[in-house]
Amino acid sequence: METEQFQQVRRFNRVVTGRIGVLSDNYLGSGRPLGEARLLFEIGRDGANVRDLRERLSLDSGYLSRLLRSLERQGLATSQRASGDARVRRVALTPKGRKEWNALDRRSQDLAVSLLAPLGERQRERLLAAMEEVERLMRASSVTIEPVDPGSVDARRCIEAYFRELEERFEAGFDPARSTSADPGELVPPAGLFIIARLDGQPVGCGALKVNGRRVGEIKRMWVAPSARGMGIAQRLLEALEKHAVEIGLDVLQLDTNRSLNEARALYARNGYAEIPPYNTNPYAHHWYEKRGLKRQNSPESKRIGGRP
Amino acid sequence: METEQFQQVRRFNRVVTGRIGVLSDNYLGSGRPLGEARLLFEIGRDGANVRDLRERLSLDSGYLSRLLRSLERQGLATSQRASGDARVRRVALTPKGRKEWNALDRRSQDLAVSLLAPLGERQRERLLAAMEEVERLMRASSVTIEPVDPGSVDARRCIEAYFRELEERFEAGFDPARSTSADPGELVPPAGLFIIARLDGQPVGCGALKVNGRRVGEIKRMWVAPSARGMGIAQRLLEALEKHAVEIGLDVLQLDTNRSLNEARALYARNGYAEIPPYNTNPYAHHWYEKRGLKRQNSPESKRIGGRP
DNA sequence: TCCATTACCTGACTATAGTCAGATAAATGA
DNA sequence: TCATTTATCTGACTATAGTCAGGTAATGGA
Repeated sequence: METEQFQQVRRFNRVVTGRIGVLSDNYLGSGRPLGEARLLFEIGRDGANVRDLRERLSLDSGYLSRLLRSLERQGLATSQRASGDARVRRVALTPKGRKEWNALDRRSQDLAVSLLAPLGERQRERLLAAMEEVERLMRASSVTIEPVDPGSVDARRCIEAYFRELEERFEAGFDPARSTSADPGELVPPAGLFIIARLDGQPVGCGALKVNGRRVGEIKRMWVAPSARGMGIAQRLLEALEKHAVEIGLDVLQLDTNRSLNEARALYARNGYAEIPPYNTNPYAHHWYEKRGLKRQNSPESKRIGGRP
Repeated sequence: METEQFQQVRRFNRVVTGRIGVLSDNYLGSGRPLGEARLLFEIGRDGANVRDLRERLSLDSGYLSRLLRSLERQGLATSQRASGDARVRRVALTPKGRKEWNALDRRSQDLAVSLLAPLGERQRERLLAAMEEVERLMRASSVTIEPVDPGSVDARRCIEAYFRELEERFEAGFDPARSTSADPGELVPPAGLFIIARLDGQPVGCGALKVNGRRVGEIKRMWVAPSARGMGIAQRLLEALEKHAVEIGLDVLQLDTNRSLNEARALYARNGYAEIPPYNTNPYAHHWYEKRGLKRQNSPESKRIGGRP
């Protein structure tokens, strides 16, 4: 990465926070302290549980409690025990509070208007397109990848979603029991690995590495949530698995895949996997791939290549 | 403008402030109160005048004074009378302060790194390009256009810059005295108009309207600072002048221009100006343009078109 | 059934940010 | 030269934001 690139990010940072900051101070500076305004806005039209508010705004519970009391004193919100769990409180806006909420919402709309209004049609379109791209890629860059226990809740949730999707996409449906298995025990370090990708804390993808021989590993369970596709997550999962494979001394990676998973096949082809004859009897597999010479290619010096555009 | 567009802006706002905000809290949350950190950073490697700091950070003078005192107590900065004007104080960082400054600078670098590092080469390039576009267009949208007295300091500065540029670009140089004049008196409402474009308070362009007959006006002094080109400012200046022309009842606009000003000619052509025979004897003019039927075209209902891409 | 946990609240703090009304000294313009 | 303006400082405030240590009641699992 070049210095020039960092400069660009910093310039962006400055301009954007300058422009959005000023206007969004205003958006929240509604004659009401920032904390209260944020809270009021976060409660929303439909109300919310105090617990969720605390997490979303990451506020100290005492502080939040006091803020809520203040809103209640001003007649903007009311709270009562949540049905189901009497420990949690549910807050809702009063009609007066809803009016304030609308005012805040309008302010945030005004920001958008004041940003777009001075521009011509063409510039406006370009700004919006660029904003969408920045937003998408910044979200992509906030995706984290980490190893987890394949038996953990998040991992199991990913695998279930993965199986459900296979069931849907394979012409003949999918029954995990008939597929070549990957026992959770095989996907635990140091031999194997199970990793998941998270976006804002939520799991949005997974991948696994299984060791099949002294120098041969197998890629399994590669999946990305439909909502998170096009962010280059599969590429990063694959890279992470390859990196681990190298670390534990593997030199060859194999995998099988179904003919209806086109993106997957494109991904593997892009990353140097070559099609080989069947190495197993997985009834759902139509294509088998192999990548040799991992160590050479994934040495620390080599630069990243590719990544979904 | 569509609701969908506002939604995009708001989504962008949320994601960007979420991601940059968190990291830039960190960037300034250097174990030091935000105000102090901002001030320390703003003083910069080379020091600054207290007056400028006050304006840049828009702080209350008492508050700033106290913050400075605090930095001095911590041995991070020193201040002395500015040479030249003994009222103003000049603040400079001590070696220790400079070290802190570097730490802050590094943090801001880290933000850039953490944003770019998870992305692949291709995504990184796209993010940077999109950031540049957003930055450029947000700057463009913060350009304001307002009428000023043509004799004001800012107006005169623009005109001087304009003349200097003509001098440079015309094959035969440029002498204001030989050109067809526009007396400042002619560029004052209600008859004429002189407008300037500002970016961050600084004048970056101008334009004028002169009334030549009961229904005929003339566009003069159209100029945009080289540093602010490609932001659609000329287009907006022209639109503002046309709008005023309509308001004061003009129906025809004329203008002349030199053959070396290609962007200008493209601008006029794009906006419905047609080349006509010479209507004056300006020795620097090679092309004469006219736009008829202003009232019809620039009615409040009609949408903006064009704008520099 | 009981005990750890969870969700929330209260009281007692502290730190940060910011405002406002003068006071002082240098510079500026008539 | 003298009144005004400018740049800064000081003292005396207030508001906001946030922390922390306990307390109470409901919940859930052993």
